[in-house]
Amino acid sequence: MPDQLSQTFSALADPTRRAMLAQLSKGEANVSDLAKPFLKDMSLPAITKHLKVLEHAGLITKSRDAQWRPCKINGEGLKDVVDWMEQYRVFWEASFDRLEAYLKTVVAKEKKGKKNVRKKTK
Amino acid sequence: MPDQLSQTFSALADPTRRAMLAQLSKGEANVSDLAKPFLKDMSLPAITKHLKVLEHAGLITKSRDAQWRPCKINGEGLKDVVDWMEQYRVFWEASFDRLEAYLKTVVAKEKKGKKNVRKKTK
DNA sequence: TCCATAATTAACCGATTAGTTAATTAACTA
DNA sequence: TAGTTAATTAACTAATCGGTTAATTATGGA
Repeated sequence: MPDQLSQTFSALADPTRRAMLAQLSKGEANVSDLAKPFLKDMSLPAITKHLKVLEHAGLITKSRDAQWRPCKINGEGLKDVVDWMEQYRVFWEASFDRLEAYLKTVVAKEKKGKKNVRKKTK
Repeated sequence: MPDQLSQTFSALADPTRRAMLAQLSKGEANVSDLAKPFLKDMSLPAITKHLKVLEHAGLITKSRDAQWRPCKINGEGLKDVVDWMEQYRVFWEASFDRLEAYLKTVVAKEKKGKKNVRKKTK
């Protein structure tokens, strides 16, 4: 996988790595802090590897503080994704519209009581 | 990879599949239409597999028309991604800000140089 | 200096992925 | 009915991925 964007998407295609990002979204954390929620499920070297994937994808940066490695989230990698998404805005916004239309029918239903009258959702 | 979002990100982590989505963003297309740009690089069964990945990820839908299989883009899959991205908005917007700050320095330099005065574009 | 802690590296393994070729299914057409 | 086109399925392979255990590096403290 040569290109940067593929690496980024690939890094995000794993729930463990997304959970790590979620934790980092609340602030910097060392490797062992990040590891803590997962150590029942996997070893520390597995964590190291996941973090390396995130780092190479440009989604986090790692620095040094004595024997600790504080990690922080890196907006650049995420920006690459939203930039790519932008060209499909018309499609995912159409989905929002369908959701909106659906919610409208739900509200209509509630107003009518149990009559169950609804507009067609297109 | 059990969860839907992982499948979606994974499907997007391939340049061939992203190119197929790009083509589909310009309108419906059959499998052989979609295959055309790639047949120098890979076989038709490989295309079939890529499309199956996109379909299972909820990024496209396939229908039937005689022996053809018209495919179209499906906004739902993309919406899952933008929904997930939303929680990191503060981070990728910070990246936009850094870009903006950088552009400001470029503009400032130009002003100093050739008196190329311009308003910022946003 | 010796030990504990934080993290990484090395070597390995099974499952999945991305591709192949060959065969097959399904629909139209002469 | 026989042939052609569109697409999929089957069976296989090489490379990558996500994990393991054991060993190693690097830093701080008693």
